[in-house]
Amino acid sequence: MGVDSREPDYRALSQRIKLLAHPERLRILDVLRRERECVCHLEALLDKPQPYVSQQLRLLREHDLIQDEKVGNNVYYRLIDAEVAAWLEQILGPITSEHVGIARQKQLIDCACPKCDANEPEGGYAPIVIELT
Amino acid sequence: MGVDSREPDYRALSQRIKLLAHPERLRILDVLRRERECVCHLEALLDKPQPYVSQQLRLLREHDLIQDEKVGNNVYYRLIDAEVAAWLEQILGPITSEHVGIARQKQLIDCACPKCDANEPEGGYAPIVIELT
DNA sequence: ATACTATATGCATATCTTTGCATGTTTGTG
DNA sequence: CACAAACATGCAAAGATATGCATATAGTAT
Repeated sequence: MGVDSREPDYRALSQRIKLLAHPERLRILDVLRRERECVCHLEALLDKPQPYVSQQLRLLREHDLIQDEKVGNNVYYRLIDAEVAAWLEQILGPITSEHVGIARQKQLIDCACPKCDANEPEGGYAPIVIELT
Repeated sequence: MGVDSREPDYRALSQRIKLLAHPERLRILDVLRRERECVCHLEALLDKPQPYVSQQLRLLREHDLIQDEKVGNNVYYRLIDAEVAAWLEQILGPITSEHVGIARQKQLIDCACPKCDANEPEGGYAPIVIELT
């Protein structure tokens, strides 16, 4: 049943690759493969206007690379695509343990989001775990 | 010396990723990571006009992903970028041993290039060997 | 030389992507 | 309810990329 296609679907693959072929999106994905982040943090990280960031997130979300999660007034995103996670691991290297969250990296001192408040769960959020293909 | 940049160069990487983010170029690279092929074969494989194929090859060549090699009237291309070879391995999977060259795949019966003639060296051309990063 | 074959190049047009910005929606708060 | 904060959406202008096609070049053979 189905086509005996041992040929890769170059069209579909190249469509997905295009999502990484953009400096800001690649950067966003590099962050979101490590831990979930809210839009306000990504906005600070990229140093771009908020609608700009939301648009890139929309694109990634509409292609099911990332998933949103509303927490009160904030929205957290995380990577959910295992294949893309594996691509990122090859392209950007493995996730280092010395990684420091955006809030500490960029000194978001006056950020009121739960992650910057004491609202963050003890020991931080559960790490993102994706089975690599 | 130099910047202590543990940050990946997202701009440069995304530029390189763009080269794969195109169905015909991805297909070309998938062939050229296996064995060297002449333009006439790639033209037959993609079923696109020759200038179209040459233009994609030029782009890949100008970014040093592939290298040309003139043999008489024909030009052979092969993949020479190890990092991209590793990406392709992750994205398209490992190179299978059941691979059949384009000439046999597409029945290029009237192709006069050396590879289709008996001019091909005994046992075929040496396989392309690239050290994966 | 002449003509032929394989491939490359240049350029115009069409098409998709990116980016900026105004406005909309949702949730929380007084 | 009114208002503020965080984020999403829609749309248009600018920019980049893709494609088609005419023509150029470089080897080969006659």
